[in-house]
Amino acid sequence: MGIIRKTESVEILLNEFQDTETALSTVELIKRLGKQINKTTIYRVLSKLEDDGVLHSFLGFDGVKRFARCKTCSKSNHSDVHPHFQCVSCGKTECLDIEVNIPELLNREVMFSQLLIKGKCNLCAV
Amino acid sequence: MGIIRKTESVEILLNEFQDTETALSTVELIKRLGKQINKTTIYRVLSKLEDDGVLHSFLGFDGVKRFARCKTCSKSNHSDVHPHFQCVSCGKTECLDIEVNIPELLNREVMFSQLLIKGKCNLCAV
DNA sequence: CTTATATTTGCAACTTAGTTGCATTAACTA
DNA sequence: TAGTTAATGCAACTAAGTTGCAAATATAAG
Ligand SMILES: [Mn+2]
Ligand SMILES: [Mn+2]
Ligand SMILES: [Zn+2]
Ligand SMILES: [Zn+2]
Repeated sequence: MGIIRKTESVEILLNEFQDTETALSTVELIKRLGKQINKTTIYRVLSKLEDDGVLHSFLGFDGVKRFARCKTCSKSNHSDVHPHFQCVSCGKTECLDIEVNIPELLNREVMFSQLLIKGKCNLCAV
Repeated sequence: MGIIRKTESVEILLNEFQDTETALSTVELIKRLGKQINKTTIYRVLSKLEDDGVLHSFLGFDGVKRFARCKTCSKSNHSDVHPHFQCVSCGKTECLDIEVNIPELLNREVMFSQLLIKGKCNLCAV
């Protein structure tokens, strides 16, 4: 079930994802917006934005959910599948605009895959 | 800090990983062994076995930690990096003996990567 | 502009994976 | 066999995420 009304919470949250390919964790958003929006609402709005194809989500190495803007998705067509990169130094997590081809697996039906890369981002690498 | 003494808990847990490439979640192991071994001990022994290079771990799509036997690792050399497959029907999670090459990322230093594939396993596929 | 209705929100209480401190027990060594 | 130290069990805790419900608010009709 997606978003029906353009509330303040929705606008504040959408704003956080403007002009960035960076993924934001729920923990981060609650820390940042917890005084303006209740954490339950934050979880609910994020989940609705994901249903609508506005955001996509994945789990970081710490098991915490992260959200990032979708580029080419809609409510009916969620096709935003790409690797994610998490920096061990600054913690920044980014979407990567690259294709990774998954090899065929005999006897198995592949439905979805996620690649998570750990390392040092462009700012933190030596 | 790895394992120093061969206790009953260690043997029971090691036994669960015999003769299988299947990964077992902490939740599964606690459900299965919770009457013989305290859950705290289960977590602690698993972590030590990982330090020793006997097991390796990763997070499933549900965010729950899973462990599986290492093939070629030791305390000093943890080189067991491979994709994992999680079945949406039966929940079974397996290590995949395939190589996936990660493309170079300019300006970034790649330290580690994990590929998690969701689908239907050989038994559950049509 | 006012009202009716359905959606959204905040709050408190809850669930669950995982961790910690500490006293007790058990494995190994001498 | 006794002493040392690692390992265990227990209870209490942490933290991410969820749920039920009453109060608030966006939206559309009148
Ligand atoms: Mn992304
Ligand atoms: Mn594996
Ligand atoms: Zn960085
Ligand atoms: Zn299966």
